[in-house]
Amino acid sequence: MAGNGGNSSRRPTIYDLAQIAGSSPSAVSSILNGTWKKRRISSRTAEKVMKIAAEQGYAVNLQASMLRRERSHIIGMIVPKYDNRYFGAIAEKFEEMARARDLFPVVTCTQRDPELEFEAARELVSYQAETLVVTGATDPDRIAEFCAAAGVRTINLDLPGSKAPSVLSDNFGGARDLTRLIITRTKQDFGAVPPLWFIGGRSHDHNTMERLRGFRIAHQEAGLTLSEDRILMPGYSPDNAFAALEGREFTQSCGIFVNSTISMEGVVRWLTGNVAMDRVRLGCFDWDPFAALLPQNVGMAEQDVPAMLARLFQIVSSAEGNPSDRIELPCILRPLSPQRGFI
Amino acid sequence: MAGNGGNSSRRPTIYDLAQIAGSSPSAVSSILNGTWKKRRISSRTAEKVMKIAAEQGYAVNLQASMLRRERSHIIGMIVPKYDNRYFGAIAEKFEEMARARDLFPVVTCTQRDPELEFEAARELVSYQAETLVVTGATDPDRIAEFCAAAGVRTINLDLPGSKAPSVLSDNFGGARDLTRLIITRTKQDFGAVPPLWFIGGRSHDHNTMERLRGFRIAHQEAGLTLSEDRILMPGYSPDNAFAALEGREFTQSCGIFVNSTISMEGVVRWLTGNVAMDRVRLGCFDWDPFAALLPQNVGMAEQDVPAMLARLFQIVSSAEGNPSDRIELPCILRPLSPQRGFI
DNA sequence: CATGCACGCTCAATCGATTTAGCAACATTG
DNA sequence: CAATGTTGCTAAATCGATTGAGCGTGCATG
Repeated sequence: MAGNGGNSSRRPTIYDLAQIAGSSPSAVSSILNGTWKKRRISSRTAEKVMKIAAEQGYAVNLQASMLRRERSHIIGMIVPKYDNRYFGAIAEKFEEMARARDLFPVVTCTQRDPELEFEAARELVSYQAETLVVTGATDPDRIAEFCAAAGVRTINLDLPGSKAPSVLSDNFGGARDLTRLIITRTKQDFGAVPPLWFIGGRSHDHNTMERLRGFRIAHQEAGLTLSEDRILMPGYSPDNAFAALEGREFTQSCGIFVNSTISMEGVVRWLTGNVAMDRVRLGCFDWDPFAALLPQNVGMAEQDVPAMLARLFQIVSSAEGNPSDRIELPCILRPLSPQRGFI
Repeated sequence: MAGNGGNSSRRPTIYDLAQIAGSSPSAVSSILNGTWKKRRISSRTAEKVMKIAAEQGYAVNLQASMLRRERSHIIGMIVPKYDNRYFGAIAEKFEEMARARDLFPVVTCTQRDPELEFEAARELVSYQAETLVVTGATDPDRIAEFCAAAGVRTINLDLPGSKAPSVLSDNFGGARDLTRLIITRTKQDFGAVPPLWFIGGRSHDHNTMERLRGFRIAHQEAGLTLSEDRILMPGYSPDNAFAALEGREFTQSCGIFVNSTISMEGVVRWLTGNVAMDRVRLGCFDWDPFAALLPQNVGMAEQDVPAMLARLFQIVSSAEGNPSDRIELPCILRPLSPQRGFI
């Protein structure tokens, strides 16, 4: 039966509780924040106050508490989107691990908009976040610089920057392995292997460039010359991938490297209406359980989110992370067999 | 070139800026929060202070600001998971719409854990959130009661409660329509239609009950007797759905109503190893673009997230929402054709 | 009986920004 | 020249919780 007993609708403060308990605000404060034994408050008083606090529906005002204390325990994260499993897993795991360390996670989604990324970072700094994790940001260095001036630590995740330590996937290795797999399967199923298509991502994006590098190397290894006009980097949205494919002809059997599940949506939508499906083999960077069931999908490169966040929190906990640190973690290649049965 | 010019590493405050500018903290405060014209500060002073603030990398301390002001502009949301498109879309749209209304959204993910749901709510109240949106909570009324005592408005989303206005889908109608579709397609493809399976969700969960009601009605309409042992409600995780199916035999052609995409993952994983796939037709509550490509999938009931959030923010903006309000919005039925080609 | 100490508490300053009240200087008006 | 108004600012209280310093009481000890 929580309730403030019919008096004002304002939230009760320690002063209200002190008055009701016939005690002092400082006693009430220490009782409610657990330091009362250290301050030699009797358990009789403590119990009385805690009972009253519960009756009044008291909840500490963290605004006031944090203003006075030196630490906020807030750890912020900006994340581009929640529309795929990769970022969903990052956000979820981040919150879980932050809580496990008695930190208060605040995650905010910035829609891949550079301005919003910066504004959100500024907001989190104003909120007294002690650490800011910058995930997949367009311009992480701008944010790192601003945060450094404000005395807030930043760590880059997914996309690296040069002004704060970065934790990311081995995009090169993951893409190379995935490309190898696509080539092998295409050869296996069709005999001949024309150069693969590369679809999705942005040409100034570090991860896209690294994946493209892995893609090239795997072509070289296989003795294939890749054709530059099959490299399409229109951004990450399904619509962009779809649009980039409009008007193209897939006349022969071929393999496609899809750079993110979100681009995959557009690719599949386009292919659905345009190509004989049995003449295509796909591989996709990032993991999605349903995308894995597409029979044309020969494999996915899953980024190791738990490992990435484990490293991230190692940096958070440790004294220092060097701005030049760049930690790359291997991807998990998930080959998919055509016999998986759900066709 | 933000930076505090080599002096202490502490964040600069309005007092620091005032000292540098040879002005007073109150002038600095009003200049930085935009009320300076009203307070008749000269533009000469204002420009000087703003220049210094930029140089020093000043960012307002919202903890202090909000403590003093009456309003925090924070709107909190708790959400169970980020592992599916439905909740991902909710979180994303919520943040977008909150920002458009000059509110500061704080979303936190509670893993379908009732204790965590309550703790997160308590934390958001302590953060002085003015409104709390309780999404898909196990026990929304407990949270609503606590928040009411603390003077914080709550609105339920997705799962209804009795102590705060609720915005949700017409789960009954959506499930009825989806069941009709599954029955039709099963009949069309196989001739005979045995009672459908119902898989996923929790038996005490309002939405699951409503969907089951729609499921029953559609059976009645079609003159089918449904069999209770085909109703499996082991929760929402893929593993639970998988486990619930273990040991069962799907001897004849059949249709399956899957209660959420997340359960769908488990169902599909199980079916993949166990049943002749061409003897199954599925329908799934909630939308997922890749799940939509499964050839056995005859349709999905998409919840209308933009409409739900539009209604939600209507309540947020309006003076009052009645605790007994329960707004149900129609789902969008997305029938899928077997000719969609991606087989 | 004076001294010391443990106990159980209270006082008051403090965190950083906001805001009401008001002051000093100057200009304008009657 | 006095009264009044305008301009451009400052002083100080305030939001709610925290915390170092300190106070009064009771009991044990020498």
